[in-house]
Amino acid sequence: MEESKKKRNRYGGRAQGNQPSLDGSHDEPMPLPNPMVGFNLPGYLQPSVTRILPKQDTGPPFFYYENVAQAPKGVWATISRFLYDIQPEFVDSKHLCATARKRGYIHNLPIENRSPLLPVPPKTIFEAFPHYKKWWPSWDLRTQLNCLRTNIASAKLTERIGRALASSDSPPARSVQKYVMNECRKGNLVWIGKNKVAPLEPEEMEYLLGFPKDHTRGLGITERYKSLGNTFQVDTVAYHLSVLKVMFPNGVNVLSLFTGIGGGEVALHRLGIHMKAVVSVEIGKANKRIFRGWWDQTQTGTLIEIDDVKSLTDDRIVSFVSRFGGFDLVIGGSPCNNLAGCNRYNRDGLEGEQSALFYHYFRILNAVKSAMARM
DNA sequence: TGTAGCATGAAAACTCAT
DNA sequence: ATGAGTTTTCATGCTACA
Repeated sequence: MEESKKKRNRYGGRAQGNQPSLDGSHDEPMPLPNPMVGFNLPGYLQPSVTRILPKQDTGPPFFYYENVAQAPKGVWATISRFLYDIQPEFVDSKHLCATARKRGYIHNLPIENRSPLLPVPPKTIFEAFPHYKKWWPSWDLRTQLNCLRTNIASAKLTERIGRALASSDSPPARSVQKYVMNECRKGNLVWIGKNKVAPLEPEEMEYLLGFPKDHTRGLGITERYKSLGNTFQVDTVAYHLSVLKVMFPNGVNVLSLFTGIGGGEVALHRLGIHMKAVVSVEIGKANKRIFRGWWDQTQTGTLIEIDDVKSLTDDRIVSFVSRFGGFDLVIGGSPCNNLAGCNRYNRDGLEGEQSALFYHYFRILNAVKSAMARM
């Protein structure tokens, strides 16, 4: 990590620098792009970015890091500083599917010749779920859903909405419309009957996020929502990972940190990239059960499961590197709990209890790099 | 001991006007 | 540039209950 003191072109020289921070901190401004389309997207005639990474950062291994885009001020500047000053790629999944998911990705993958997963997913609510047209009021102008989260709206709230509409004219007064639309947007509610709204089903979330049907089936419904709220949007991640296919025709060895329900692995699988071995670190019992179930049904490679990033010591990393001949991809999104805007209580930034595990991602990635450098 | 229901704002970006 | 209003957000902690 000392080597990073060499002055580099921070953020690839494309930082659209805005106002300097006035609070005396050294935080670099890290404005989110608008539209949030990353370096390039399929079907978008955007100014396609070219970037040249310093040789020591190009790998092997390739790495891929993910977290929420709308983190507290300074967080992304810090993450970027630790991950070799590489500019984050901010992408909102609404440009690839019917639901928003604003995320930042830092990786050292090539960004040319990417290809999207096929079939291309529907981009609007009605294309994804045509049957919702029946009860959708004309004054609800949403065409896409907001971010799928770990909690859903309560039955009490949907009842309140129903009562407000039932005791209103048709169409309802502007004030009622405003109240209803506000709650519908907050809770990602859809119209399932006359004056009746409801949250999405877990199965619908699986579909929007690019997972196979019933991927999370077998858990309690609360656990399903939690796991789905925390995962990757598969089409978005697969678009970035697609460049690996021609580079590794015989398959890849993957170190998967914070695996969750296996969004990264599902993306690789749907791309047709064989996984020779996956070392998966995931602490949640429910997530592990889902991922192991999917792996056993779809994969032939070796799966090694580890409970906690803290127990993945540098010694064990050395031994895995020697056993598998190195890792081709280190992938993971570290916990967002203390970064996410929804958190009322402990949104205390990158040093928060869970989000500080980012530093283990950094430690483990560096241990892999140095072990592979000695191969 | 585990699961589900429920209540609990604020930070930061965005829009749009001046 | 500045500012007011609007929109969005990978959630946590408590309680009831099996």
